[in-house]
Amino acid sequence: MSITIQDIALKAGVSITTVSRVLNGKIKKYRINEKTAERIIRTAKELHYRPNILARSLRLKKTKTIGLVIPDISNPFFAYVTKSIQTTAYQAGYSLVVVNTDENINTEIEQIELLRSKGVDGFVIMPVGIRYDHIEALQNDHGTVVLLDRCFDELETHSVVVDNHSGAFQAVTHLIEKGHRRIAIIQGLLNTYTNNQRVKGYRDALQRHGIRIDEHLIVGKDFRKENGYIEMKLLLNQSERPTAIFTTSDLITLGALQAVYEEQLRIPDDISLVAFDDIDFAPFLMAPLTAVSQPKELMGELAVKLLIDQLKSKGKTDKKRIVLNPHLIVRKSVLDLRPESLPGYALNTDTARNP
Amino acid sequence: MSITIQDIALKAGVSITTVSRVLNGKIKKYRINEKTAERIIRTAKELHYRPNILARSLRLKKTKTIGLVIPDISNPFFAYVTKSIQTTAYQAGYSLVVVNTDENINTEIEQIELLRSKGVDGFVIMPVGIRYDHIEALQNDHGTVVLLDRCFDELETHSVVVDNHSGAFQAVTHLIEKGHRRIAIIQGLLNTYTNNQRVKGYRDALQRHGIRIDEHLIVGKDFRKENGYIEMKLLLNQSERPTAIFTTSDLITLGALQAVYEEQLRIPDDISLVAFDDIDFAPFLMAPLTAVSQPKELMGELAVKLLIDQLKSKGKTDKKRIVLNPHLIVRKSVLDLRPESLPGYALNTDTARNP
DNA sequence: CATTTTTGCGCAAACGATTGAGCGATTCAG
DNA sequence: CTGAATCGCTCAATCGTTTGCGCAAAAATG
Repeated sequence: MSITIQDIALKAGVSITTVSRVLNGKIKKYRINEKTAERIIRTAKELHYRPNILARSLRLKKTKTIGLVIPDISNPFFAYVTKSIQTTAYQAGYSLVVVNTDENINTEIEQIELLRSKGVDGFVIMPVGIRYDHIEALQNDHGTVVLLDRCFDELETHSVVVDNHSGAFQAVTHLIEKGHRRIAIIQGLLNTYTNNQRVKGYRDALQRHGIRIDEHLIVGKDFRKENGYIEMKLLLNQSERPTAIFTTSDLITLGALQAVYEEQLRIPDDISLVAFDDIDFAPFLMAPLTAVSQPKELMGELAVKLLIDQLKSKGKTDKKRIVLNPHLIVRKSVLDLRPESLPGYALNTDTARNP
Repeated sequence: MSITIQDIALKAGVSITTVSRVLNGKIKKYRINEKTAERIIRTAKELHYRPNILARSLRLKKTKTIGLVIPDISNPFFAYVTKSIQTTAYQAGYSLVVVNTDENINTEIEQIELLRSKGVDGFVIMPVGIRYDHIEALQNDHGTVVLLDRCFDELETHSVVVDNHSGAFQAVTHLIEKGHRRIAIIQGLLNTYTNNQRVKGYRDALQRHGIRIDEHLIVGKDFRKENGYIEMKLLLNQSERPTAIFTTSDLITLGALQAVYEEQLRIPDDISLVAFDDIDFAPFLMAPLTAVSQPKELMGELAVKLLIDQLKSKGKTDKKRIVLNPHLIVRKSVLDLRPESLPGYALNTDTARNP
């Protein structure tokens, strides 16, 4: 049986009240005799006392625990964010209950319900994004929430996001500046904040440069690897193949790469690629990957800090949306199609070069 | 204020005892009138009752929670394992409190202490590995533990590991078969189970082929990226550079790759590489990576199942060690140095080829 | 010496759930 | 119609903490 405050009280010859007070450092506040305090602390150590956090949490109505809702821990982007969340939370004295939703809205709803039952003090949620009523309900019931990576325009919550529009805009603009005109986008989960913004960034970049938007070049339906693979396969087998592809997440990129190499094509010679999400191995890929990098660690850290601020101020603070800037890292996965970059081919402009 | 069993009792005009029983499905066992039961269930729904798991756990002395101790969630290998653990646990009705130790033994000790305070029912631990007294103590205090990925020969625990020796042996044997003789290993954290086994696999493979072991070719000290980078830098600048490197974890590989390309060298032409841990992007690297693949998902799943079995049988089962087999995936990061593979260079054997 | 102040500590309620024991009311047997 | 069995439910203790209130003894004050 584990040691309780009671055991200490007995052994030290005081009441459990006094023990509790001493162990909580309320010695001055409750004017406990120094010697008594010392004796209690000693006995606690002797017995290897370990407070029962369940009991404490029940009494105090707080658990010093944050519920973290993630779509997919195995995705490197989320893994990094998670690590930074874990670290920041731990430093602030909070621990983490982690749940995985697999981008499934029903799982998300269930899991949030579970976390509420567990009495977590607050939530950091990277929502699936296609519905938000459960999150709204959570907030209305005094749940303290910070949305991360994805948020809802219709819903006022604390949130930390990246300027996806800007990231996509930068990526596509880069392609255009390198002379690409037929640019496809493999998008992620439809009707989500992140995806909408990225697609909009794509559209706006094209429009800005007066390029007609071809709806057949906007493909894809979720953030999984398989989506990247299938859509890339189809794109590569189109009669008029695009010269460049913009993939909107790291797993999509992974699937897309598989398709490209299966088709015996080379990046960037046969097809150019820009990805959203910079991955560790990006510089070492066959074609070092030009990618939009997000401040992963910062995102996690900010989310936790925002949550804890809120927890301390009892949720009375105004809902803030923090928008961070992604930036494009140019490597070598984009072919330069401009005439001036092709010595001896001064008039060759729009078509993909055959190596 | 959140709804309690009390509120339901009041509204339904019964005692909290009855409510509890109905809500726990003990209707028959305690002979509760069908209509009463129905009324209670209805009221519970109306009020959106959500059980307070803290209170329940306090009373029942179990939390339906597993503590997961990981060295580094952002490491893809651990991320995959974590995901599979999370999924398996959730299916079995358990949730996960996740802590990260950053490969720091003191953090590990602290965090395990915290998890004990939180009353988790069991532990899945991927220990740092340089000490095990705290884990032994945990077990002796009736803590239910499964060690994962790394274990201790001196300590009898349930554990799920990979045959690291075999993996390393396969990797190094492959190098030898391709004609390599000067093979270096960049090892991970010293005096840990995983590392010892991998280094031993390396040594045994060399010995088996009658190759003298050069202690200067056994370098490195931990599993981080920086270690891979630094050691690779040094190896590449040795007067008599090795022809092949065996990196013993994915982050080491990442750092090593950085060093190689910084030195303007190419894999496999200038240096060959075999890695422990297969990563998603391995096939798409400049030199598609020959690597030892571990059954990540299986490891996580087995660990949880083993833990839950134990939980059910109240820890009376014999301590099992499950050893899984890794396998080598041959890609293109190893140069074939054998004479017959070098048409026109029949006598060129041991030295690195200059491209 | 009588009163007030200070010191040092304990009582008991609360947090929300579970559960063995018990207790009236109804039903049944004889 | 009486005693036993069954039904349907409640009482109250318990899990381990925290904390407002209060109380006795010691010390300080006049």
